[in-house]
Order: sequence, then C-alpha cells, then structure tokens
Amino acid sequence: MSDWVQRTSETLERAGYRASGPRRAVVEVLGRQRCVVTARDIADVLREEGRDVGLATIYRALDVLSRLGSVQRLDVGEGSALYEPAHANGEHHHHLVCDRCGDVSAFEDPQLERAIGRLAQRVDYQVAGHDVVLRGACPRCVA
Amino acid sequence: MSDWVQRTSETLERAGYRASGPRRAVVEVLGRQRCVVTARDIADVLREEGRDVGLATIYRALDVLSRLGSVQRLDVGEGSALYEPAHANGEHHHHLVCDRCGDVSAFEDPQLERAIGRLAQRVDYQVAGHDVVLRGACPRCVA
DNA sequence: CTGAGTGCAAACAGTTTGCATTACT
DNA sequence: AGTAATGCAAACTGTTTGCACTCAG
Repeated sequence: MSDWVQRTSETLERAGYRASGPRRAVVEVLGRQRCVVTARDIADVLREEGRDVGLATIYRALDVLSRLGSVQRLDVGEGSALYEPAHANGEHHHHLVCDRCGDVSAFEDPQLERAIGRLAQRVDYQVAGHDVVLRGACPRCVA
Repeated sequence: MSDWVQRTSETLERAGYRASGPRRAVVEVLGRQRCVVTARDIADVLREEGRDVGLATIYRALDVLSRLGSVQRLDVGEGSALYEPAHANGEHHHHLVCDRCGDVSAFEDPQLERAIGRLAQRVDYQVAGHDVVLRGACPRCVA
C-alpha cells in the first residue's frame, strides 16, 4: 500500500470518518494514479476490478478528500473536474494541457514555486494554495 | 469606445464575421469589465440596459471571441466559466480566488511571468498560454 | 443498535444545439 | 437575395441531492 493511501486512511479515521469499503476502494485507486483522473475514470477502474462503486459515492469521497487536503482538484474546463492525490510534504507539480487532444501532463519547477512563494507574501489575500496551467500543443499533436 | 472594443470589432470583421447588434453588445459589455465575468453576468448587464440578448447568443459570441484570442476563458470550478477581455500587447494578469466567498481579484507579477517564460522553453509542449490561480482567503473573509 | 455511508434515480446548473425567424451585407 | 446570426426551447453533461437500505463501530 502506498504511503499516500496509508496517510490518507489515517487522516480519514482521525477526522472521524468510517472505514467503508467503497471509500477505501476510491482511495486505493487514487493512490495508484501518478497524475490526474476524473470521477468517471475512477468508476471505470473500479468496475474493471469488479468492485463497482456508484458515481455519487465517488463524488462524495472526492469531496471529503479534497476538503481534508488529501486530494487536489483541478479544473481545466474540458468537461469534468480532474483530481489527483495531494502529497503532504508540500511537494507538488503543475500541469501542461494540450489544447488539441486534451492530454494532461505534469511538471515541477522549483523556480516557479519560489516566484509564487514571494508573490504570496505581497498580495492581500491569505494564500493557501495555487495552480499553474500551461496550455499549448503536446509533442504528439505538434508532429 | 475602449481600445479593446475597437480592436476586437476589427478582428471580427477581418475574420469575416458580421457586425450584428447582439454580438456587438456583448463585446461592449466585455470592454467595460476590468476583470472576469460569467455569461450570465453579461446577460444581466444587457438586460438592465434594455438590450436583452439570449444566453445562447452570448455563449456563441464568447466562443468566437476566445477562438480569435480576444477573450480569455478561466475555469476556477465554481459553477460557471469566467471570461475577460484579452489584451493584445501580451499584457495580462492572473487571479486570486477566495475559497470562502468566491471573490476573484487580479494581480500582475513580472517575476512570475519570467519564471514561466523560462519554464516554457524547457518543457516538451509548445506552450501558447498559461493561467495562474492563487487560492486562499480574501481580506474581507480573513476579518 | 445507531447513524455514517451507499446506490439509485431524480433533480440541477451550466452549456450546447436544432430550427424557424431576423437582419447584415 | 442570400446567408450569418439570433432566440427559444429542448437536449446534454457533469455533478449534487433525497431517500430507503446497508453495514461499520
């Protein structure tokens, strides 16, 4: 079981949530993802594994998990919301979205993080998080 | 008439679109916005001015305008998509979104732009644009 | 045993689309 | 006159909600 699944289960328990089968299943699928997935993606994976979970349950689980800070939600405006496991150590990445095929991939950039960190101090909001999305053409679509 | 409205009208004409009243009205409302608005916001403003325009028409106009690069669309996942005039000179800003009240405000940061510029060269996508969203609590909600 | 959690289906909200009508060019 | 553009209403899509049932604690 991945670190994230472990920690997330503990977070849920500590917050007083019950360890139900369906929610656990959602957490496990999320734990195996390296990048973003939609609610439907999760449902599909679970169906293939023979442990069907209703979409409503998946949305409810994602809601709880993002509220607890264990998953990060991303909206790129192509229909459905994207979700990914959020890692506790502050380590996180951002996304490249292909305008043509909708493909999403990840990148990290410490320099960018630093610029955002400095910026966060300058503004009048109490900044809790941030998303950066670069849009353009993915290598496959360029070719 | 603002610069942006002027330039946008020309862009539309050059691209072969007709100068219809309803679309012109949408462009004018957009031209008066300093930051983001929803399709419904535009409809409301127009209704107040007594020049009702159907929502479908507004969506169609926004679609054309963003395809032409004259408006920038932003998805922050609070229901509806946000739109704002895109300025030709490359000058643009990013957004602070309040988690509690949904308020959206703008900021500019050349240092951040530079970091993104450098980054764009390093990745394997052909980067055409970017969005940065900082999330947190707005001054009013903090108090 | 009690209520959090679930699944289903119905309800919703934003957006898109088909089609008859209007109005630029 | 010809055709892009509009308005309306119906269709769609992703997400949320109400409710009876189930199961973890």
